Amino acid sequence: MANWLFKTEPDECSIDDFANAPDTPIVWEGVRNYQARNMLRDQVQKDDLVLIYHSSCKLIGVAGIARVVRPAYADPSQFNTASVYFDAKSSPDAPRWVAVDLVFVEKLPALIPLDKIKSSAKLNGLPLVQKGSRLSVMPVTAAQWQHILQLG
DNA sequence: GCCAACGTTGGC
DNA sequence: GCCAACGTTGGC
Repeated sequence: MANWLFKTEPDECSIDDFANAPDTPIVWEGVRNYQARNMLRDQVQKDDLVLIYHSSCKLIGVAGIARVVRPAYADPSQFNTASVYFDAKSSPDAPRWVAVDLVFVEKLPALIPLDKIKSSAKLNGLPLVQKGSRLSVMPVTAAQWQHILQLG
């Protein structure tokens, strides 16, 4: 079992969307980066735990935890012409992108801000804080996981 | 809204 | 397969 950090813009999908529907799986769709996709497709497994990270917003940081309930399958949004994630170059025969399903685990009592994560020497190796890294799906080691949550 | 950094595309 | 141009990400 592995741990992950997924980025999301809270305007699109926030930890509150999870918290408001604790029994409903949320389709994690719209990953359109090959490196992130490869991890989603090849490594993310059922029951893995995921830090939900809010980006491009006022309060940037880790907001809560979710759990994988369904591993990678063809992302339906790539075939949906009405979706912003529609990809004309993908076909049902050879889907290019994958989605996973997540369910709510918890909302952190207080969001763990990015600057705290940045200033923790023990988290230097986290792709999130590495210069130029734009991965929206990244692995988190057990030690990093603990350190992040300890900041809260 | 700026912009640095990275990713993708497409002509050659 | 190089690389310039363009697009995207995401913190600030």
